[in-house]
Amino acid sequence: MDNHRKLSNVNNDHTKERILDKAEALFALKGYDAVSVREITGAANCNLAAVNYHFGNKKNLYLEVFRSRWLPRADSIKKCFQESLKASGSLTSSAVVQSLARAFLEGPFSEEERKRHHQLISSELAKPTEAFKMITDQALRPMFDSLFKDLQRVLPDDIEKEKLVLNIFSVLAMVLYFNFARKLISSFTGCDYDTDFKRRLVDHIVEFSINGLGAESKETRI
Amino acid sequence: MDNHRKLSNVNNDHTKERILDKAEALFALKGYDAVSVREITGAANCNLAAVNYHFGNKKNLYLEVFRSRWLPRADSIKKCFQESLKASGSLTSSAVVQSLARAFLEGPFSEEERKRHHQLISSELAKPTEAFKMITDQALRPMFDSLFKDLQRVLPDDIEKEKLVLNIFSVLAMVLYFNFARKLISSFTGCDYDTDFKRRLVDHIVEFSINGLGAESKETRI
DNA sequence: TTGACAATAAAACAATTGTTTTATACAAAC
DNA sequence: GTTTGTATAAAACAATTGTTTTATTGTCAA
Repeated sequence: MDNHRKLSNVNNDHTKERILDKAEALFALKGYDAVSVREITGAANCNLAAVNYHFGNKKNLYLEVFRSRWLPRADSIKKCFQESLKASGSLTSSAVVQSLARAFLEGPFSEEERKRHHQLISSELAKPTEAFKMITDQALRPMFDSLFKDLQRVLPDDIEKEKLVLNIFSVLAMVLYFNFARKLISSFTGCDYDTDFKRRLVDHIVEFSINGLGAESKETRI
Repeated sequence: MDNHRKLSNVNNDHTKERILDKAEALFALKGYDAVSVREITGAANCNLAAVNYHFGNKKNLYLEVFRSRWLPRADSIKKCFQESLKASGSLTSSAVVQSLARAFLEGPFSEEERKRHHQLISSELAKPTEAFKMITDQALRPMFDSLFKDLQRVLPDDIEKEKLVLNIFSVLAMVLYFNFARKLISSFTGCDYDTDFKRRLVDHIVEFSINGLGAESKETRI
């Protein structure tokens, strides 16, 4: 079944790469079920049968998008986070959060690519498919462990494990949500996701993660 | 076209309600495109043509699910929030956050219904359709305004509007994310979303929203 | 009773779906 | 030069899609 492998290396990989590219863009934009194989091959300017030839079937193409595109990018983001943290000099909770938010919001990719990336992961978080396990094992878990290790050094030693886990998810919630619900947030703030706004978002995430609302609250009797 | 209205009131509304119910469950579970009309009418135990007869077409059925099911529930949640806040006696930021988190995580519905509710809104936030505007105008905006008003009284007077907006979205990010990414969070915490865990989640959200990581951080040189 | 109408049912519709088959071009290996 | 195998192409496939059409009920008003 899967014996059509590239043993020769002639004009290889052209259409296969083009398919992966267009497939990723379309899956991210409209979701798995809303995209047809014909739509993909049409966009990739190749024959309909190419998808089944190179990837076996549609579902496998979807998985391959994650395997060969999403995962490497997730790895880049993780590296970007770690280097940014190291570059910041001091290991503090705000440095951790800032590096994280920057890596996700201003990371090493084009705006279009970042959008794709978050659309794809959002779909999987909301309605997990076969790709979910792969993503969790090879990207989310390592990223999480890295965060866990860093924050454990920063936060008090006696902090419960569950509390630390929930803290991490709270930070991640903001980072991912500010990517995930772009339309909503644009609609309510009136801001586009340009460089300037994203920088303000990073600043906000850092401040909120460190101080919450606490620093600025007052009490009022009803 | 839309002239088949119920003028008589015989054995009315049975199948129409059944369709709405199953449609909502299936759309929430699998997403719009992954659900076929036959699947819905099969689950609702009625004829295939019933969907087009009662709702015109599939897309309209989807919109009707939001109109007649989702919106009223969103309204209930909002009321639940407001009453809970009033009942708490004092208007503080932690009371606001706690009432909000409770309304969303432990609100006035069954666990199954709450799950549906969040699945549907998550899909719309990630990939907005025609329903998005309706949801925003009739549910999200009023909820947001209510939060805005409350938090404005609680937080310092000189707080910038954008900052207040982002604060609200940060709290919402947590509340929605802890509903949205259940599978991920279950996978990383090892906890099911039972009563006990949800209470701990509410407590955590309140604490994090008020104090962030700040109350528990220390500094470390790298 | 008759006519009108809402509701359900069964069947057919055209279009689109993912996939398979068959054929063709072209390069490298023997 | 023949063979082998990869890549692309065109056509056909069976299945499923949303929707429409046609028939058949049962109920109310005339």
